Amino acid sequence: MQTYIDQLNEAQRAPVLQKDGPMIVIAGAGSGKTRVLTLRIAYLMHQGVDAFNILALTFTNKAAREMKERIAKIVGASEAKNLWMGTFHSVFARILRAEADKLGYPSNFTIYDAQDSQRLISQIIKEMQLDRDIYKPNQVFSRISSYKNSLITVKSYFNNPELQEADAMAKKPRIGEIYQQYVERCFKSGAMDFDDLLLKTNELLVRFPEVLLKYQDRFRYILVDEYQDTNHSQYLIVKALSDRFQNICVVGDDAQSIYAFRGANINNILNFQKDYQGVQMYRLEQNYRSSKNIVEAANSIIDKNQTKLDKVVWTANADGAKIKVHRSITDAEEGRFVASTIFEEQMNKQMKNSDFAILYRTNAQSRAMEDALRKRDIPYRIYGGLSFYQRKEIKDVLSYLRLIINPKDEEALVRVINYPTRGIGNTTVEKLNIAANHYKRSIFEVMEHIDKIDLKLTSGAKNKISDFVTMIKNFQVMDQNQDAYNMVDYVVKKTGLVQELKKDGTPEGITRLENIEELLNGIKDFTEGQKEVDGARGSLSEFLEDVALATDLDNDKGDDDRVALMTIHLAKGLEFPTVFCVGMEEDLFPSAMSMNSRSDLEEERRLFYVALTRAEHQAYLTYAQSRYRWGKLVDCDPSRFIEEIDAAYLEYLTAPETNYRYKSSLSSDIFGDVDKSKLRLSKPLSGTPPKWVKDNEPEKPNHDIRRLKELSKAVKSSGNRADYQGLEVGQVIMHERFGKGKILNLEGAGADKKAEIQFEVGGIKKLLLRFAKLDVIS
DNA sequence: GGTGTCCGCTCACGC
DNA sequence: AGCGGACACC
Repeated sequence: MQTYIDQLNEAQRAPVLQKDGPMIVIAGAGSGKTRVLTLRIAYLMHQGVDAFNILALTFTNKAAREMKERIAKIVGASEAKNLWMGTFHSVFARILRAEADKLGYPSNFTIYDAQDSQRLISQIIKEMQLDRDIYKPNQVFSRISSYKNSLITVKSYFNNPELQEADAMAKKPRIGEIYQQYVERCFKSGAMDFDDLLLKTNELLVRFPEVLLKYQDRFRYILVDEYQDTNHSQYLIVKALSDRFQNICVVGDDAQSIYAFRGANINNILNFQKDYQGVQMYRLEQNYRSSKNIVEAANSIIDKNQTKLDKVVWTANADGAKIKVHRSITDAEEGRFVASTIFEEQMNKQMKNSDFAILYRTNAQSRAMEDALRKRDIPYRIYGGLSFYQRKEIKDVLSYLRLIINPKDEEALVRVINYPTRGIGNTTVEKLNIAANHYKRSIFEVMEHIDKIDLKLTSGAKNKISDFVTMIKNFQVMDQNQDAYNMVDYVVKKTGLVQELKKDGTPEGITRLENIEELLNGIKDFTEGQKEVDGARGSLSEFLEDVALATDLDNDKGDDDRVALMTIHLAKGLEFPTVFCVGMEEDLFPSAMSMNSRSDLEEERRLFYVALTRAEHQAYLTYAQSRYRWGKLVDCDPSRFIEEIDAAYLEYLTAPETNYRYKSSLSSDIFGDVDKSKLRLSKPLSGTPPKWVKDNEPEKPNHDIRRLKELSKAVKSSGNRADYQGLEVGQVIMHERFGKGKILNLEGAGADKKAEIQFEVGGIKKLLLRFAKLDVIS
């Protein structure tokens, strides 16, 4: 144990050694936060804390699994096994299953994914005969989701005139009714959506004090990772559970708070010290991951944000290469650049595919990258996006499985009742639905008793219905003693799913068949794995629980050598030797929707900070001048975030300011002739670590950083920065990178206005003024 | 009741 | 560009 502790730096050691009481660890990017969490848990156990009394909430199941493995190596596998570790959603789903009866739910409740929720909301909107253009299902869904995350139940919604007024003002006065319907239908289906897992946990803890007491007593030591991304609902759960013993340790980085859109509240971390008495605050500021260049470039970005905690991330690592910036004409060309760079780097530096990550703002951007990688035969893996489990054929299989476990699950039922077609069409389902509502039973229950109810169905239809019921019931019997693999293997054949795809014969059909095979392989792995777990037998319901809350990342074994493609959000917590941040364009990143408010823009900036700090040795920022969006070719401007990085840390592979038509005349001579050292604003920070400040003492200003800030401010907003529309021929200007020059000519208008400038060094260049940062000297 | 075709929407990030 | 839903036709 001691050897592990000795390996920590001073800042890391302190939170590991403090056993009791509330504490917050502000952990900069790459500062060894996981190590601290891991060792803190191991050390708690070493000091005699029972593993059963420790709860650790992580951001992904994968993170939990890895942490558990590392702890197992220190304290032994048999002890580590008893730790409660996982995401909020998976941990509390488990607790909710145990306590479900108290809330009137079956313990085998289904977990609806976003797709299920949206389909249901869509259905409700249709039934209420509302205009789908006004009540857009996904908008309504996100509204309902945000209510739930703020613990606004249907009841409190209707008690709150302000909320109702807000929705009425947005021309959606009937949101409340949809919300009510939605909640009732979920309940009737024995289903919880993702937000319910947190909302219902809160309900459980508030309504049943003895349950709260039980879990408070059980979880005497609570640790929360990525605390900056908790929402109100999660905040309250943590608060309630830790209230009795106050042994709460939260870890996070306000600079990496990027989940506001799903209700994350950055104030949870900013205000933690006010929530508990005698909070100890620790800061991890030494970055072990990235080169100095990357760390300092990242600092220069996050510096632009107003809302943040005091923190100075520094590194003792080598300077490393500059961040390379590349412009291309189209998104396809951007893809080609990335693919060929990966190819070359592999050749030159003996790098593996898995040393590279391509990060983007939106999933839709993956296509151009995929195409280019495929042409170069570079193996890659896409994370997220339309995940494997969301594909149609997989959801079909899963829906059968869900129906076996929970026959009340109506989203599953409606999906598979007539697929493959078995003569139970819309009309029949409609009749069943009406009867179900009338008798206040589930559709499946009505189907079970179809002989005793007169629904004016033909005898043929009745037979088909009872055949279907019999089939599902047979599956249920089989599920009592078969493992998930045998079940699914049987189900896909018996239901006719496989035959359906086989007879299809199209390439798509074959792919779908392969996907089902892939699913079966996955289930095989799962059941084998589960059989080694205490008290598990690899059953269907265990498998479904796993699937419902799995992320794409969780299933990555990381054993194959592929380039990783993912959104920046998914990349949080990961690191790669080389990172490509693609699509660095206005309206894309920062997203067009973020430009209306400072706080949204600051979140985008944090996102960019996250992206850049994933890189260990080399980062690339690439952008295209045009790209396909919504099937249309649109023009793009470079992202403001590129300019926000201190130019000292950048290396332009292509001339940024020029229109590409001039590329041929400029690209070759533009770099060699500029003395960059003269243009630097200030030398980069030395490797001296800033002083570590203890406890709650206010951070002393760091002089180096402050000087740098002031300097850069002085130069950048020197008061001479002319609005480029006001420039005149003959003026002498200073350009950030090219130095002093004289305006020879002006042409174009508005955003396309260009200046021809004679530079003292580097000759005549034509610059697009929109991009060129010019300070007027005289 | 099943099947084919056209239309219109969406691409913000995810447990 | 690609998908799901609506509608028309078999």
